[in-house]
Amino acid sequence: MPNTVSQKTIGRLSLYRRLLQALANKGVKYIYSHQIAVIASATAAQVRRDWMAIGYSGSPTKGYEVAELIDAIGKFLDSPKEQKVALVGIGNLGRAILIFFAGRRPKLNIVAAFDNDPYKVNRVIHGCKCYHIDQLKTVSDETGIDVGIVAVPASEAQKAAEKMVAAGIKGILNFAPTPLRVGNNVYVEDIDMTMSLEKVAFFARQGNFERNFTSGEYE
Amino acid sequence: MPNTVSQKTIGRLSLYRRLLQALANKGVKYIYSHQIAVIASATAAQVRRDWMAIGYSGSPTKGYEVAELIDAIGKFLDSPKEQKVALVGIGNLGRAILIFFAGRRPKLNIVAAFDNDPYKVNRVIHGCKCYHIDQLKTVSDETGIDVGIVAVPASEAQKAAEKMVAAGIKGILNFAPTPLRVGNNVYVEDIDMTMSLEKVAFFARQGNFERNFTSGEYE
DNA sequence: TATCAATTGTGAACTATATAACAGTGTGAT
DNA sequence: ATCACACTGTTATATAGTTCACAATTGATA
Repeated sequence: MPNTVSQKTIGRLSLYRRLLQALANKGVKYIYSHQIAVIASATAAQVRRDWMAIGYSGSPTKGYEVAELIDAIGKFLDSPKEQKVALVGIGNLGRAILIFFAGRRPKLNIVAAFDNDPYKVNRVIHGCKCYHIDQLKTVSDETGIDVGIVAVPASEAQKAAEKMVAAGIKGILNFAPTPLRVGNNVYVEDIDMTMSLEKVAFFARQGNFERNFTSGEYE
Repeated sequence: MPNTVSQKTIGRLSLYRRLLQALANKGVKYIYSHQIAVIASATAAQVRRDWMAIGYSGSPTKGYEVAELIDAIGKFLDSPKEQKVALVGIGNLGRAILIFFAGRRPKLNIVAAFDNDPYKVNRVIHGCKCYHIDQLKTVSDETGIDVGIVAVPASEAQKAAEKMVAAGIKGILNFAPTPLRVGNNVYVEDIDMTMSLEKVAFFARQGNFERNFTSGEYE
């Protein structure tokens, strides 16, 4: 495994950055690990470990400098150049995703959407041009798309993923309720809402779960 | 921790069931652990371990009986009575969620939607009655809601969660891009699309990740 | 300047989860 | 009837991730 920073840490870094950005906007300059832990629902130790992973140090008396920290996370997480995203599937969910992500990250934008429904092709939805799925490779070659989002029904998902791989896409965010089988040079992250809801329903019946806001360290 | 079955296993059981149901519909009667492993992107050993967790046994020669297995998962995962779900936030994402879940699980349905926008209240959207958020406790007491879905902007999410907890909801599926702080008798599952997309974008740049379709056991 | 209090950075311990290894089992072929 | 095979069930081992615990650090205070 070439990269030494854990997958979970990568996810949390994204979260921390968002929370820190909100704090910075409120004028907060410094923050301690236990403070960010509270708002991120983590523990202070975990926060410090995550900073360690990206090699950022704070001061024992002042804590961490918020602006610098945001910057350090950006240097670690973000691509130096813009990364372009393609959405496949312009149904209800696809459109909601399109709107949700619009303008959320400056260097990570959905630049094109694809569907197999001819009625959706060649329109512009929420500022995003729509193409037929068969144009994926062409458009991708032209614009340099790195990441794909699958928002098609389960029955279409594998086909969509294969077209993405053929178009040279190296990372897929999969909303379809089925696993994708792709080569292991392509990273897939699944968002399986059905699974998540069933999990919630299950644990809602179980009672108690030791989720720690009261980080052991700070009572 | 009262329950002995791992959180990850619970999630996979939900997935297995869906995949098995699809197989059953195609007329498949028996299946081996390595077969389900392939379609679930897992390993055969993991599948057997997951079955073990719910105490279901197969035959060394015939494998697992699909219909029985679906049944066994249901007995373990599902509530004996219907579990009702409330959706809070009827924006783009909320509506997409409503449509997505409609009829997906027989005993797990979104029975009411809530928003603070007076224009959305008292309408019926996709077969689901809409109420003002302040009616959450009343409606919940009347109908017996167990699970909540948060689909509001980050700025509103904590408030929405607190109202859910006050209404006696014990499990929350959170789509808002911010952690929720609730007591530890309430289970929260986060679906953080921004985090997931950033993770994909990050790993898309990294190359190779040892994802195993080639389960070690079956070359 | 010396002491104090709060926090950091990090090795070590722990917990959760996944993989491997293999004895046990049931069926079909001989 | 016995054997060989392909699988299961489960224990043992390995890996990933989290928390603990404490020495080191630094600014504030007397």
